[in-house]
Amino acid sequence: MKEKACELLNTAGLRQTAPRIAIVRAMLKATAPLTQEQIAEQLGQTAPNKTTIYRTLMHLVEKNVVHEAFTQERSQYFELAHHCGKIQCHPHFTCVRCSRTHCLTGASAPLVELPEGFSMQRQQISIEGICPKCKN
Amino acid sequence: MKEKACELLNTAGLRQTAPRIAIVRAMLKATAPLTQEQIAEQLGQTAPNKTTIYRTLMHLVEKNVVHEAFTQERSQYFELAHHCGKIQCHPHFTCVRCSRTHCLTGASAPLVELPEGFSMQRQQISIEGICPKCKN
DNA sequence: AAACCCTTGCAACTTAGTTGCAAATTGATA
DNA sequence: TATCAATTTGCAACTAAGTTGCAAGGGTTT
Repeated sequence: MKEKACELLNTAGLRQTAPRIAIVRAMLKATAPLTQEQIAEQLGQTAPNKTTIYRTLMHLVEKNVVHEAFTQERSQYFELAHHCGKIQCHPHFTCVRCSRTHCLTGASAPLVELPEGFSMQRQQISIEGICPKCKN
Repeated sequence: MKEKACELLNTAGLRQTAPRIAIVRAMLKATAPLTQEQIAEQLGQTAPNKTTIYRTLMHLVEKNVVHEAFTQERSQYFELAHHCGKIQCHPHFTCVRCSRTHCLTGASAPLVELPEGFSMQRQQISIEGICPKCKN
């Protein structure tokens, strides 16, 4: 059996090239959504060019392998979609002190009841506050 | 009684200057969060310089008169905070077709139950889907 | 009226994302 | 396996939106 990263690329119908495998691996390793730059950092020396990261992400989003988790301070955060419900993923918690983001995979939230005529494709919850580490 | 805009600036302890009053008026008139640029557009010829809009918003955010509703496509959207709960405002709905945003002031949502050790300062819900106008 | 502080606008800068284009790589085919 | 077409990559240049520095302007207080 091929490794997970290849598998994901495969099901998305994308060629398995070195840069793409690296990018997907980085996202698999992550415990919270990443920005394009964070992906690059994570990969260090061997990171593909930022254009490649950008375009790979766009492809993966298009194929629903990845989705944009949220946007903050003018940068977009991406995460793999494989553990998410079609409409709603888990809530994201960002600490206002250390500004680290946590995926609240345990917490569940009901979908908002929309007014007549609206239909929902996606619901996202973002929470700001103080994380346990920064408590005191 | 002074007009609402002046009143808001006053309670925030900010001088009532022409640019500021214009900005707050624009936000009072709005039915959905606005970007800095949208505020400028709204005010047309008489709009203050974008730096002024920026700094006025920062002041207002600091004083909790305005808050950032969400960030999308690298631009920030602001709205007056005067009808919002301290922690949670109404959910925001953005149509994927016309990309207009609606404030779902009617819809209410419970606060997410956080894991032990986390404390919440703010919760925001953003929804994507099709609005009634774009339905067909 | 003088001194002070706040506010404004301009211009320059930053950041993160995005696009155009030519070179390199891949996979399919002969 | 050599060749070819199509896809993918990297570089460099560009864009959009926000942000900062600085000097000029205006109001408030003494």
